[in-house]
Amino acid sequence: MKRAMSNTPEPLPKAYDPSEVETRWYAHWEKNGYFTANPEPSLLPPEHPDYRRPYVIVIPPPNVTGSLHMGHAMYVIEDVLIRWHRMLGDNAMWLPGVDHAGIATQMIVERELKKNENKTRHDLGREQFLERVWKWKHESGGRITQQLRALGFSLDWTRERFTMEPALSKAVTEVFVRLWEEGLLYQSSRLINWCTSCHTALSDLEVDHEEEKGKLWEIAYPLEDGSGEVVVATTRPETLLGDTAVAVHPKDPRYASMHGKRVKLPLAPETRTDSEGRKIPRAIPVVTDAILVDMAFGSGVVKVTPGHDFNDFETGKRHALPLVNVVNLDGTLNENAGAALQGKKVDAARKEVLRLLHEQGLLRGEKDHTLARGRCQRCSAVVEPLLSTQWYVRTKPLAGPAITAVEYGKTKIIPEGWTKTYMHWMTNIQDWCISRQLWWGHQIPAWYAPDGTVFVARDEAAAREQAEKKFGEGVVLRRDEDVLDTWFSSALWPFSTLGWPERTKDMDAFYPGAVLETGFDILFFWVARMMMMGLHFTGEVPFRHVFLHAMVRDEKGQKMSKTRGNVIDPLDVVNGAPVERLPKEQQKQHPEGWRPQGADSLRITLASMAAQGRDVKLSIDRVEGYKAFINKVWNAARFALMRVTPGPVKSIDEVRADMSPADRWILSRLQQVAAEVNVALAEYRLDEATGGIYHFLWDEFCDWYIEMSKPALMEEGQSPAKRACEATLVHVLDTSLRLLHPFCPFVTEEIWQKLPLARRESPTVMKAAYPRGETAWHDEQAESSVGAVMELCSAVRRLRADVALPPAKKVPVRVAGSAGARTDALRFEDALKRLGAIESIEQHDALSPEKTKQCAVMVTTRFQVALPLEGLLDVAAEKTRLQKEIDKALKEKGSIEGRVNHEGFRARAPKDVIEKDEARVKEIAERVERLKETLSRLG
RNA sequence: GGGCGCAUAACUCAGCGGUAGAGUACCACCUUCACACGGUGGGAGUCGUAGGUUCAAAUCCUGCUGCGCCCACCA
Repeated sequence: MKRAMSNTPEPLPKAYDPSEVETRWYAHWEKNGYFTANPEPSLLPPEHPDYRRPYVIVIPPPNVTGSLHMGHAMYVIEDVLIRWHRMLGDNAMWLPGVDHAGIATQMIVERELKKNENKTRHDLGREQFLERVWKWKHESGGRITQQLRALGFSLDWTRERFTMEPALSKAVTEVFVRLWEEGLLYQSSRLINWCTSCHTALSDLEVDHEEEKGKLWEIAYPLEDGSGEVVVATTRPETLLGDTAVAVHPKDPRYASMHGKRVKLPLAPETRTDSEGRKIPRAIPVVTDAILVDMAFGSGVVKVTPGHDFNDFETGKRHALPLVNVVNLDGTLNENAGAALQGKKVDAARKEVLRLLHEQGLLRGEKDHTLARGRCQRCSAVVEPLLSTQWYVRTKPLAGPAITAVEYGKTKIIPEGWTKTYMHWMTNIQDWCISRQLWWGHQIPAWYAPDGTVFVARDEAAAREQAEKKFGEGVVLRRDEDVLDTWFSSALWPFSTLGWPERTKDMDAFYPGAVLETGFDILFFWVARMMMMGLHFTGEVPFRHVFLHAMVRDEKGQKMSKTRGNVIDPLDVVNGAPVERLPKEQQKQHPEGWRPQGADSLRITLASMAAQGRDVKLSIDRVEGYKAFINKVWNAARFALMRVTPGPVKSIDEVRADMSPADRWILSRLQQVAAEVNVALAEYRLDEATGGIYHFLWDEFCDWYIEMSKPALMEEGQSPAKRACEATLVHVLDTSLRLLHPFCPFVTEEIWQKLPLARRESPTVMKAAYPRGETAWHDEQAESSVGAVMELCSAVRRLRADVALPPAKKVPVRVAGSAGARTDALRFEDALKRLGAIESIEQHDALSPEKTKQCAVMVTTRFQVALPLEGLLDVAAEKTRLQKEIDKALKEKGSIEGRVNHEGFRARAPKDVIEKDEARVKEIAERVERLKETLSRLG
């Protein structure tokens, strides 16, 4: 047997093992500074030869609290874009960082404190508690960045930022002060969303509304003059003590006689005081209000509780009603509720109120009712509307430019459908409550004089200066204790991370960013606010594109959450996981646990599922499929490395004249795929990009090119054709690995480093040029030749399978068809024989009757193929098979003909469509003729 | 109450006006010298439903049904 001259020992193991490769390469890349961007080339004028176009992505900062979840694994989209642009030669910079995540982090540290020391943050005091948070941050904050490394993300770690670091805190202060000076910041006392568990105000966005089953109770309020009663309907009887009126519709005839009268408030204590401390009588007025009251709902009478309901708050203002607060900040009732209820939690108080009302015969009814109850996004506790003084950003003036920018396409949102949502929210934007009654966060830079006068300044000294101008020396200042909403600092992230407010080189070179890529769930929280702040403080949009990816869900489409127990840690997919670490559902399906899949497999899986619009339903089976693909690529390379003559190959240009049609075909296909991949990436169609590379490598390169090139590669000696084939093989691998690199950085680097390239332009595939597709290699003739080979080969294989020939049994075949097609196909006679287990190939211009005697026959577009079976042929089965072929072809012909013969079609369809259909009909007709001929000969 | 999205092969999804596709799963055969994480061949869908527009509809329009999401203060 001819042993190929491959004298290299096996250069690669038989199966790809990601774990060792991945850690090795990441460390190497990072150590060599391949992730680090230099601003200088982007500061040059664009016409300068050394100028490099900046391409910047600022990472959506994960929370310091967090460990990695699947949502973070979607950063792979950003890494693909960054690696692609880096290879295109752009000055690519991907900035990492983490967010202090006010409420979330504080909650975690408080929970730990409670668990370990049974203390609250108040036991420690603010200063000591914050020390604990920092300590916690230092201990566990690095974990997530390590996890990001494990996924291969090419982040510029030299630029890592944290929202609470001094430079970024300075930016926060600067923005706060400027907004204040511009009149875009104010304090106001109004109803706010109060989380009774986190003990802080929340913005509207941080309140989730969930439909819940509840009751609607009807309560009688006796008229003060004893002339009867009114019955109100309410879902919140416990706030009854906060009522300062009942309202009816002005046109409701049922209550016309009651206008201007007063009702006695049941259960009310002798003394209730309003928010100003004034005493409120037990009798409250009946007011008429067409806005609040819907005559058709309930009894048509509404109790008005300005202190605990947003609608009633507005109603109270319209009627100058006093405001009585009955709920404390901790969710218990206060003295206004009377001795019987004071100190009780809201839910307990509700039961008690109902009991008391029932006792007094005032409870008139109870109905089932669904209502939307606000709950804290972080802790799910019930949110109470409470009166409180908070800081607000005046958002309308900021929203204007953010709307215009998207309208004029300065920033484009992808998928486009989200633009409408963005516009709608921006247009109806409410002022933003930014103060939080927490400790962990940026403390508000505002100081109060003893009389309450507020001074906003960059630091205490500046505040003091202002204060002393007004109050003279020695005035005592007290700093506002509140901190800012986490999203306030996040809104500045695209420029605070680059050094703003200083004028830095990074700011000049790298702002604005190219694309902001994130989940659509934070479109309002974050994207919208970055748009507002970015435009306001830098005069430019913070990014040109917003690419919103779908949510990662489990394979059943459910949101991943701790309570559902279906959270998947990406590293469990990468490294494998024992069964006990898996979500419950997965435990049943994978009793042995998960096998390691490698970061590349997970990356390409997510990239190919990140198609726009839909949710990403991740299943481990899918990842397995891509792992097989990576292994396939690995083995294709392994084959090449074992078979190619040692030493660098020639460049494909040098050997072009000696190439076979197969070489020219695969190069033609390669350049086309490269071009398509670039288009797909530019359109954020990562699924199309991966699909193109996948099918090229597997279906064309591995299944056909490698097989067709084997005879040439096995040849003894050094023929020009063999050299051309080797050059092509290595070139295609080189180019495909580059194409694949942004998706699968590890395996591509590992293989690429071992390729005997004609020329190695870069020490790492990371920085090798990304293939764009060179049309010079387009070769239609070669594509058609190879098409003939494939067609003939498939025909033989199908024939063999149809007559159930043992795969190893070699047979002679007879082929008829045009001379050209036969020449094209037979040029690869060796490969053909091997792939079809063919003993010999006999050529004919046409198959005469005796040449198909005792043969199984297949008719294709270009060929007629006969397989002599001497006595083995099952005539009946063969007849059935041929008849089936004919029926199938006729069915197709019929459907096309039906269309073609329709007069309207001829009159109106485009010419090329008509021609194509007619050609197809003719082709099928010819095929059917030959099939029928063959069939009739069988008798 | 508004707005958006989705219903295509057993599963997960692509296609979005001109002959129904992929991956996985499935069936049969094959340990052939890159790869059994493999090869070859195969079966599998009246493209949710009812209408409309068009020469032509999975693709455009309308109604309906079923899911999902977002926004909104109905007691």
